[in-house]
Amino acid sequence: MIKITFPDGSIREFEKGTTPYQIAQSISPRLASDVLAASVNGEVFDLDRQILEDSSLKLHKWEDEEAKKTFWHSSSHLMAEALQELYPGIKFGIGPAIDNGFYYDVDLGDKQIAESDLKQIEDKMIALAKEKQSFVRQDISKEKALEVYKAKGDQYKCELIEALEDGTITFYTTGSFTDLCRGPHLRDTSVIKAIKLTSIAGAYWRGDEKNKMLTRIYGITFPKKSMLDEYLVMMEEAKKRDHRKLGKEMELFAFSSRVGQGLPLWLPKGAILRERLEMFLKKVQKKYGYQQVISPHIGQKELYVTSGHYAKYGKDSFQPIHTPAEGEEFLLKPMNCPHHCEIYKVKPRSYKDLPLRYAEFGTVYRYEQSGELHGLTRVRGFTQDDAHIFCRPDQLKDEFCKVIDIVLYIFKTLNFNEFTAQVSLRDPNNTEKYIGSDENWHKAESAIIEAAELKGLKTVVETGEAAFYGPKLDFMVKDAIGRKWQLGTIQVDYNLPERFELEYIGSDDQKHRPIMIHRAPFGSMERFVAVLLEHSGGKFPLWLTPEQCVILPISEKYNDYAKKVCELLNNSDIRASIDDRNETIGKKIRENELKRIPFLLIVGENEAVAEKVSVRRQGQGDQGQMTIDQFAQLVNDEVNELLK
RNA sequence: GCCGAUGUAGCUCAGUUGGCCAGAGCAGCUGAUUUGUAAUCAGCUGGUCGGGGGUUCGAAUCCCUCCAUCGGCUCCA
Repeated sequence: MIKITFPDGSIREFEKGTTPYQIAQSISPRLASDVLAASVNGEVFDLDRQILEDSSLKLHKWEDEEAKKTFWHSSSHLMAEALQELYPGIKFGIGPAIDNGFYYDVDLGDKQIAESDLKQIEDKMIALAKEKQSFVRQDISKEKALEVYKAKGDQYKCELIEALEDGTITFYTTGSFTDLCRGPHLRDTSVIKAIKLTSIAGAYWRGDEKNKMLTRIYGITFPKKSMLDEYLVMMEEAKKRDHRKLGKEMELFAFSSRVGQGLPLWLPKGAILRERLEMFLKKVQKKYGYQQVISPHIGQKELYVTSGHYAKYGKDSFQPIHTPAEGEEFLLKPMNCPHHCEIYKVKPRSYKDLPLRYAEFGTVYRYEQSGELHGLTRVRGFTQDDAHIFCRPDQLKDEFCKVIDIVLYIFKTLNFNEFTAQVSLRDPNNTEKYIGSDENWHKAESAIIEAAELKGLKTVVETGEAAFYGPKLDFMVKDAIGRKWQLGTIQVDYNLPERFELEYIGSDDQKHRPIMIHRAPFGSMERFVAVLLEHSGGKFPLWLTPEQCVILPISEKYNDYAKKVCELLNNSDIRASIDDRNETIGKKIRENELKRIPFLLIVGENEAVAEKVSVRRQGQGDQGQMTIDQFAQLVNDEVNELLK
């Protein structure tokens, strides 16, 4: 007999070799039919795999991440089986579960697969699922496994097996399809009721662009048809919040192929939005002791040779600008730090001067690969809310913590509740990708980790995600359809101070090297606006929105009064305009509501006589009449409250 | 950059077994109306069907190429 401990702490005894499925059945048949996977001592098991020792057990239903992952992983096998039947001779790469569904990478040889073929594959999958095929696990020796795939001529699986240790290799078979796989899997295919293959894409084998490109087919499945429908509706809704769509609709920004891809044009309303964000951050930074500086958009090539950026990115960047004079070469500024280093160097610095905090909304240009450009989130010309802090070693931790405070304050003010703080470290197996001594890297990495801990940040650590000159603390948020983007970033840098030979005179009268912190709480204005748009659905807070208030005269007879109201409000720093089109009041209300204007002021005979306005709040309808002063007060109070 | 897809008026979209002058709604303009809390009515304007080349008696529709966009991959100082 073995003892099984359940999540509630209760313990029951079962025969040795009992399966999670049998245990579920012993609790209730209903549970047994709902359960999809089980964690045994923390390891996810097939439901039919025998438990051989005293264990803790958690049964996973659909709601659990483990169940979904198992479900989707099994679905990828089901898709592979369908593909194998439809495209004989096909070779398989890997087919994992992902956050929302699964994919399988396949090599179709000289055949091709198009989006229009997906329906046929779905149908085949449904037919196979209905056959209630079991997932059968089988241990296999490395030698035997290699033999199987060599016979098939499947070099991908052979490569995977080569990397595995003998004795740990398992195959799973469903129907006619056998796959190298660690598992775990569903009991059988019959629980897969709803299937949608979502897209088809190229993906390099093992994620290396030197390798062959395989065909990746993405899909998602559910145990109920209604769940798939819900999911598809949700995705449609999310697409409505896409910043590219909203930005166009709300006339915030635009692109022109004549200007060039990845080079956004900010329209008047977008410019106001940006300006508001900049003022907001400038105000915060002033409080934290930052000084604004301004540097040019180009710099001599030598500047970037000194910084190390030229060696690292020179070939893959916008190429140098040549002048009529011989031998002059300038680069479009890809980052602001070298310029700020030169600002530091304009005069000798004392330990008493530090920390120095130089901030600049600096526009930079980077040659991103054409296929990577994406709305405002990935562009070739963008403005960083950059700053560089030059400090002494004893000030580092405190300075770093203060930057974290700024980032958290901004996120809080703008209601970004769902973000991940990511500690991005260098890849210890690939140190030649980075510059600087091991000692400095170690110091920088531990400084970040300590500061994050001190601030009680819950972090995830990603190795290999550091910048080439230093580790980072990155603040990641998701867009409307779940893609992750880096917004705020804070980086500790020992390297640039060395390369630029930055110095300060210490209290000991000796020269010392300052440490540099690079930081951009928004990341870039472009990306931040994009994410803000998707999070808010375009309904910006009152202090930020480009148009706070539109005055709607009931008829042209009241245009003059509307003008007077508008002037008074503008004088009170309220962004108001008049909709004096010759349209019915109903239509003007409708259209301005749809434009997400926070306040609509209706003025007609009653208001003109009483010197009042009728206030309508976005989404809340008629709020009654008040005087112009009362309204101005209301708006300004709310703006100040939000910015407190 | 790579794989796949898409590109028709300012916007959203219809129109392809190749064939009358390429359509609609919204927006815009003109006129009527002078409006009280989510769409007033009528008329008009607007497109070298992404650019270029080719096949054909004839191309928005078929082929090639370039550009841009979309979904991924790789990359992201």
